[in-house]
Amino acid sequence: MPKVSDEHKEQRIQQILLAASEVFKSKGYEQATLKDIVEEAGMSRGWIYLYFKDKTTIFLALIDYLDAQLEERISTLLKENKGSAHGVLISYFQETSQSIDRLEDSVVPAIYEFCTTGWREQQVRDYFVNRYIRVTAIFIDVIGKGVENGEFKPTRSVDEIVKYMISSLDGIMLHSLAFGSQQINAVQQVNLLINQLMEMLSVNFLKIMEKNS
Amino acid sequence: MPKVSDEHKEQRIQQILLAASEVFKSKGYEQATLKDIVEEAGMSRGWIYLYFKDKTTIFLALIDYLDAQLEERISTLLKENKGSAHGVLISYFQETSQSIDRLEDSVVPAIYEFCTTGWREQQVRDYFVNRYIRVTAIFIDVIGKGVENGEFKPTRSVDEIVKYMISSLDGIMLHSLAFGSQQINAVQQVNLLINQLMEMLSVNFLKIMEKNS
DNA sequence: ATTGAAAATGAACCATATGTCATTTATTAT
DNA sequence: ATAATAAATGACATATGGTTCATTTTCAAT
Repeated sequence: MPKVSDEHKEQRIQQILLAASEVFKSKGYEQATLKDIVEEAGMSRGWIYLYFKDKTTIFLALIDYLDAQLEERISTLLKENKGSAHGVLISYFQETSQSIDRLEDSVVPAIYEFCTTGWREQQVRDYFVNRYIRVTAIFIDVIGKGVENGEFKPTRSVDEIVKYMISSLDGIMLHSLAFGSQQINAVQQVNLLINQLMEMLSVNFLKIMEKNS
Repeated sequence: MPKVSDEHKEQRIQQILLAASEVFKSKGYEQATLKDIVEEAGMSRGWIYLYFKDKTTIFLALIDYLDAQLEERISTLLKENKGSAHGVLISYFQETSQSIDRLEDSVVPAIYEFCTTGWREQQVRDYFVNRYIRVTAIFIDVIGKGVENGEFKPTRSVDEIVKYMISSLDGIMLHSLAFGSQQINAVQQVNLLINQLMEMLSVNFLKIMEKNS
């Protein structure tokens, strides 16, 4: 006779992830302790071990959750833009550009921290390689759609373009964090990146205009 | 009657920095403790406090030292390339490209870690803003020389170009670290970045060829 | 050689996080 | 209502790092 339902258990996990998210936002990854998370959740010390083995496990679960949101967001954008890959990319970059100023209040810094502190552990490495493939796949898919419907005629492999795009974007975000978005002129940099990207994709604006009308 | 000379003191500091550098290379920033550094230096626990207040101070001194090396390297490259800014940039990127595979054995990961963990502290923030200005200045200077002698005719402000360049480069390095240089195809990405850069600088190859001959 | 002050030592203390586990609480089936 | 069992608690044991400081060592001036 189990005492609580699976649903209840699921809720508990959500509760932990929510608390963890808050703690990671305000303290970053390394500085955050299980103690903090437990306190934020308003529960007792040993309790959390019933659900999560350690901080790493909690964090990876949180990233999974956020990545699922990204995937969903892109799919929403695809609908909003009536299947225009160009529209999706522009919207996505617009949102990203705006989010840079609020970077400090998000979990993003903790993610960068996690990368830079955790890459020595095999478990983390494996997870991240997997994640990289998953995230690049999302954008490769979007651009692939754009190629199919004639919006883009890439001058190099889509894989290469996507990899370059997210490297640069992460670089800009990292610099925003370390040096301040004003200092590095983040918005300008993102615009520059979009230009470069569109150049490499050889956007067919005629096609896009006729699609919009 | 002071017991040892200033020179001796300077040597001590070098000794600590060397030990610290080794520790930061192998353990990264957060995982490194003053205990580790003291042990690596083969000295006793409390000793280090006579020279450095805390880990942060040691690390900043180490970065200063490395930055001075970069500055020197660029100045050497300028001589080697007989004042050709284009040559300097190509050489520099070549070296960077090669160093990416050895990233894990360098202090670079610790620096990224330091950025991502330390940006909340005002002291660190201030230091990094300063450092950013210093490092960008080095490249602005190089490209500026290239503009003066007709190698480059930039299509946008040199400041913007340099900022974009180092953001992207750091993004590529960060991704190399997190996902592996093979996985992200780092060399290809650096090449792509060089192309973008040369595009923005509108390189006058005729001028460069006649300078070389 | 002696002496005195700075340099270096390392034991000890403090603080803090992790993780375990015996105990208590809550819930559901009977 | 009661029993049985899972969930939750929180004290405690363990470990580890930072920091202090009384003591010892070293070196240069005398």
